[in-house]
Parts: sequence; C-alpha cells; structure tokens
Amino acid sequence: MPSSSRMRTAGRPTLEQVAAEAGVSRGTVSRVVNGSLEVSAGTLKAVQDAIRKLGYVPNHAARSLVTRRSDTVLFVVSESDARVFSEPFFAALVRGLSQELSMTTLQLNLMMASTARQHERVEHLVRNGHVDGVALISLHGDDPLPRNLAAAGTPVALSGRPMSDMDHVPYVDADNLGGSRAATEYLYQQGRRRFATITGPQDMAAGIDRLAGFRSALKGRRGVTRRVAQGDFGQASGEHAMRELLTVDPEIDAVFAASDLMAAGALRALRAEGRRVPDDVALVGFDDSDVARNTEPSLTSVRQPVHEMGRELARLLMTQIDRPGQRLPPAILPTELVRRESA
Amino acid sequence: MPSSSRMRTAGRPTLEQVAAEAGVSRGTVSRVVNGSLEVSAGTLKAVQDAIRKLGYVPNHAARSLVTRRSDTVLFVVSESDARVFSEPFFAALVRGLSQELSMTTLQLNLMMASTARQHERVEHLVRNGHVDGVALISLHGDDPLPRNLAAAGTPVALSGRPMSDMDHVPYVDADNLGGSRAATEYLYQQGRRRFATITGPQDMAAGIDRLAGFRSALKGRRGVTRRVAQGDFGQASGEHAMRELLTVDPEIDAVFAASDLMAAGALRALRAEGRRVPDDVALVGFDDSDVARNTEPSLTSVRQPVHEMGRELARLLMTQIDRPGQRLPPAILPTELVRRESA
DNA sequence: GCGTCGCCTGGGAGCGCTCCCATGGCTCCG
DNA sequence: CGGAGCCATGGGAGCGCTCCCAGGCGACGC
Repeated sequence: MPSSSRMRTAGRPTLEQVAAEAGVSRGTVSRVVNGSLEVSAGTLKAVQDAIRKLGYVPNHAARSLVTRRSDTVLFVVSESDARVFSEPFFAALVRGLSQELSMTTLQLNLMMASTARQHERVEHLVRNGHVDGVALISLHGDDPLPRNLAAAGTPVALSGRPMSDMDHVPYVDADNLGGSRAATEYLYQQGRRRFATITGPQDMAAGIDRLAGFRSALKGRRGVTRRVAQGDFGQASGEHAMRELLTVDPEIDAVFAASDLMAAGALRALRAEGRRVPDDVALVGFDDSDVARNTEPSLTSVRQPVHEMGRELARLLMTQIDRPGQRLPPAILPTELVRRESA
Repeated sequence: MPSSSRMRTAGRPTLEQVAAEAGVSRGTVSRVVNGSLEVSAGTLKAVQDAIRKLGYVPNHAARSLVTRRSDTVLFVVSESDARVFSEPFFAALVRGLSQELSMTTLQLNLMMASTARQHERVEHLVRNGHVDGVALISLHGDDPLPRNLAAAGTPVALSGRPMSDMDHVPYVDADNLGGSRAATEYLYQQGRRRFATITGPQDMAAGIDRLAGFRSALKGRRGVTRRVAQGDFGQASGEHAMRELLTVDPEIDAVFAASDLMAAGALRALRAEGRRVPDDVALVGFDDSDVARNTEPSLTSVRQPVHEMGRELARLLMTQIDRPGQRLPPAILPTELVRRESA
C-alpha cells in the first residue's frame, strides 16, 4: 500500500512546503509573502528563493477564508437596458476598469443583473464576502440596490449620476453639462441663431444634464430661438423629433442632439426634407461613437473619456476598500468636442 | 471588558449555527445544502427552515478550500486587437455567456490580457485553482495559451476558430462560410454577374472563411466575373479596396464585404464614384452590426447569433468542467441573411 | 427472538492560510 | 556583569466547509 494514501497534490506547493524548503516556519513565509518588514535580510532571501524554486502561489481560498476578504470586485450591469450594449460604451468602460484593477491583486467579477432575483443574488454575494466592492452601471432611476449595499457598509461606486440622491455613494460621470454647453456654444460661434435640441429621456441624469447644458449656453443670448424636442437616445426617436422640429420651424439652422444615434436619425430626416448639412443646418451629436464616424457627413460630436471613466470607477472602489467609511466626491470627467463634417 | 472577545461575526451564520438551530449536525446540514438524498424528510425540512430563518449562505472560500473547485470561470479578452472585433460583438458575447452561467452557481471572472505577463497571470490563476475553466476570445494566431491550458487539463473553450490546430480545444464560431456563400448566392439570384469581394485579413479564420464562402457560391458558375480585394475589417480599408476594385473593373455590379465596417467604407467609395446602391451596385456586409442599420442606404448583411454563441461558449466550458477530459466538437452556429436596402 | 442489513446521522480530520502569543537570543545600559 | 528590552521567529489555534468513517437504530428474515 505504498503509493496510495493522500498523495499530496503535487502541482501546488503550500506555505508549509516553502517553509520546509527555506528552513523556516510557516509564519515567516507568510510574513514574506505579505510584505511584512519584520524579517531579516537573510531569511527574506532564503524564503524568496524557496518560493521561486517551488513556484509557489498563495491559495486564494485559504487566505480569503481567514482574512474575510475576497480580493474581488463585482461589476453589475443591468442588462435589461439594451441601450447599454448597442454602444461601445460598455466595452470601453470595462476595459478601463479592468486595466486599473490589473495593477492590483483585485479580480473582476461580472454579473448581468436586471431582475429583482438577480439583485438579491448580488446582495447575497456581498453579504457572504464573495466580493469586496461593487460597481454598478446603468441603473434604473429608483433602484434601491446601491443604497442598500452602501448602507450595509459595502464599498459601492456608480457609473452615471444617479437620479435620486444616494447618501454619498460616489459615482463617475462625464461632464454632460459642460460638454453640451460647449457644443452649443460652438454652434453659436459659427453664427447660427435658430437652435434646436433633441433631448434624451428626461428621467435619466444624462438626458437632463445635456438639455441643461444646451439651455445654459444660450441663456441670455439675444436674437436666438430655441426649440426642444424629446427623444430617447435611439435613432428612430431622433428622426421623428427632427421632422417635428422642422414642422414647427423650417428655418432651424443648428441642432444639438443628445446622442449620436439621435443625430444620425436627425440627419436622415434633414436629408429627406432637402436640407444640406452643414450648409443649411449644422448638427452636433454626443458620445463620439462609431456612428459619428460612419454617417455622411460624419458627425461633430462630444466625446466622453469612457476608458478613463472606467479607471476612475475602479479607483473609487479601491479607495473605499482601503479606507472603509470614507466619503468620496463624484468624479466628473471632462468632455471634448470632436469636430467633423456636420458642424 | 465583557463586550470584547472574538465577537462572532454576527451577520454571517455558519453551517454550525444552522446545525444547532435545526438540532442536527454539521454533516447533515452540509448534505442538505449540497442536495444529497440521504436525508430523511423530517430532517430535511428542519434544516431548510433553519437555513431560511438564519438566512444562511455557504461560505465560498471555505468550500472552495476543501473541494478545490472555485466555481468560477475566467473570460479572457486580448484587448490589443479589440479593434478587429466590433465592440457590440464583445458585449453580446459576454451577455450570452453570463446568461447561461447565471443559471448555475458559476461566477464569471473577466480579464483583459494582451501582454505575455498577463497571460502568465492567467496560467497562475488556473494553476492555483482560482478558476475552473477559461474562455478565450480574440486570440492571436499562434497564441500558445489555450494549448498550454488544455494540456494542463484545464477546461478551455475558444470564441472563433483558431488558426493553428489546437489539439481538440473546442470552439464556437459562426458559420462564416455558409453565411458568405448565402450572401453571394443571394446576389447571384438577383441577377448580378460581375462580382467583387472585399476580404478580411487572411491570417484570421473569419477572414479566410468568408472569402471561401464567396468563392464557393460562385464556383462553376459561368458568365460570372469575380474580383478580390483585401481589407482588414476596418472602414478605411473597405473604402480603399472599393476604389481599387472600380479601377480594375468599373462594371462591377455586386460586392460582398466581409464586414459591415468595410461595407460602409465601400458605400462611401461607390457614392463618390457616382454609383447608386443598390441600383448600379448591390452591396452586402457581414455582422449585422449597428453600422448596417445606420448607413444610407442601410446594409443588407449576414447576421451571426452572437448572443447564442456566448451561451454556447459557456456550455462548452460547463460540459468540460462536469466531465473532465471530454473531447468536444466545435459548435458552428448558423448565420442568417438580413435584407435591407443595399441589396 | 436474535442476527443482519441498510439507512441516517454524528463528528473528527484536515484543506492552506493568517493571526497572535510565546520564546529565545542579542544588544545595550546601568 | 546582570537585567531589561527588543527583534526575529516558531507554532498553536482557528477560519467554515466537505469528506468519510463509525455507529445507532429500525426493519426484516429465518
């Protein structure tokens, strides 16, 4: 019965084995692995050599069991919002998040959760210590999830300004207001005077803020007309809104659409009505997405630094994990007007 | 100093506490939690009640420590050539993957890994039992990672047919060949006879297969001309290729582009040269992406079931996790021609 | 009526790690 | 030269769970 017995899982050296190899105790190896200073230079080297020789990597489960930290953050996406996926926004955000995290030992856990049952699962995951923090994207206006989590002391960070106040839950967002204002001012500087905007849904912060930016840029200006039509960020709504606007005022010469998709729709409508862009009507979109590059004429648009927003989201989370209870201000990242053919 | 001492982390009941509450032993509770049958009806109920009452959720780390399973799968994205894969592709794939996984207890871990150092990290993660399986997307042709992992006995599944043979590493892919053939045949049936195709990069399976489909559809047909120009899936390359094609043969009346982006570029070139689409030239793209809906005219395109491909990817992984060593055939999912205005 | 079988159940051992206290040796000061 | 103090280290005690073996008990058969 020699070769039987437990058969020490050969491939994975344990702390104990490293200790034996280095001629020290478990405790000492643990200190080295975790970067404690209280180890003499000689021992340090011996242990490091042993670690290298054996190819030791700490067992995450074992560590997590005692430290009660998981070294994992959860990224929750409400998938019901199909809009999120039609845009590269999601991918770029994840990329930024992931990049920032990759500089630490933190892992990224992804979860699509729209139903209440799935939100419950998120809370379970958190309560049970599977994750150290949660990043949320694309919330529905009144979603209690972030508040619940934060109230329970879990680090939380949001992407996009939440509609209801979230008791100091930090969030990252683009400077929607500033970006819209800049876009509108740019149109004004081009000599345009008969303005229209196609808004996003007014129950979303992005929709509200972009309209506010438009208004703010035109505030107090004389000899300017301003029309507002509602859209839902989608292309069809942009086309519809544009048609409506032209009915109300056929002389419109400048349009700011709160999304590129809506701008693309507007472009269609304008063309159908025989307007030349930008000669007759100047048009600016928002997002600087792929569509903006592919329309004809291509769209002047407001770029948001999505990748950087992802990184900031990660930082917001990491800060809270390191210093629990810390109150963080929102991170509002600057936007930039990208000039193309449409304005 | 009464209130001090260990203070049993109140919020999280353990197996032991559930056992006490139900008046049984740890072992029995464990059996209930893990769905073993060897428990009498009465005990079962008592335990279930206790679990509900206490809100017990198993501690993942503890379980993982002993079972040596992590209940986590890793999704690795080589971000360096994110460019190639249109981004909605990525999002939809993740969504499918995630949806399938959400029906199990498996967690999804996401990692962007392009550099060698990061690939190393993936191998560490796997060797160290952090993950039970790995899904890989957007591989570089000769990437040894999947082979290494598979050789070590790790469940692996790929998205996209790998270029080099991977010793039975299963993959999911769209039926690129069939889709391209169908698109080309459709053009033929419309009475078109002077064909051209704009290919994807010929060092990628998708590029190769889509060209093969085009060729296959036209094989043996008489009175048909066929031109081939190379692209790289990007819009600019499509525009360039189209211009070139028109120089070679101004009479071209049908174009199959291996991506929507290239088709959009081709559209630009065609318009610039005064060709009407679809009247003078019929044009079909591939991917059925957003761009296809936003061009003017909108693009007829080959749709791949990306969401379903994500689910299949998950299934491929799960099967291997449940039955290690199982050899799985690739999953080739059907494509579908979506007719719009351009052809 | 006693032995046997099988079904449930209890609980010890141990997964790999961190935490913390005890220990031993050494330096330094009076 | 002795004692105090400090630093580096060793190793026990768990973290919460699963696995597995032993044992209790009821049912059934001879």
